[in-house]
Amino acid sequence: MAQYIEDVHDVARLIPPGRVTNYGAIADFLTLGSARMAGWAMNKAHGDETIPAHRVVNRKGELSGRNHFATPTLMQERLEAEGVEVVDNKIVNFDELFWSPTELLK
DNA sequence: ACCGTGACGTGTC
DNA sequence: TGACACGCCACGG
Repeated sequence: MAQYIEDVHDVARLIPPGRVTNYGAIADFLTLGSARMAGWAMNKAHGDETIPAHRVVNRKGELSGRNHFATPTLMQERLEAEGVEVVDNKIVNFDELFWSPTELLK
C-alpha cells in the first residue's frame, strides 16, 4: 500500500468525534498536491471499519462519498450518531463543525 | 503510452 | 447564488 494512502487514513482517524473535515484540508496538510488524491485515498479505505470516513466531506459540507459506503444512508447515520445534523446530504453548521488537521500542530 | 475517470477545489461569468 | 470550465494527479483499461 502506498505510503500517502496510509497517511490519509491516519489523518482521518485523528478527526475528533462529532467534528468533520474536507478532502482539501487533508491534501493540503499532507501536501498531496491535489484534493483528488485525498478522495482517491479514501476510496481505498472502503470496507475498513477502523477509518471514520464519514467525517470527511467535500468543501461544501456535502456527503459526496455516501454512495461508496455499504448503504447510501450509512454515512449520514454515522454522523447523526455523533450528534452531527445532516439535511439533504449536507452537514448543518458545517463552518462550526469543521476541523482541520493543522489543529494538531497547536 | 494514451485516455477517461474520479469520495475535489478554485476561479469566472 | 449557481452552473460551468479548468487544474489537479494516480490508476485502470
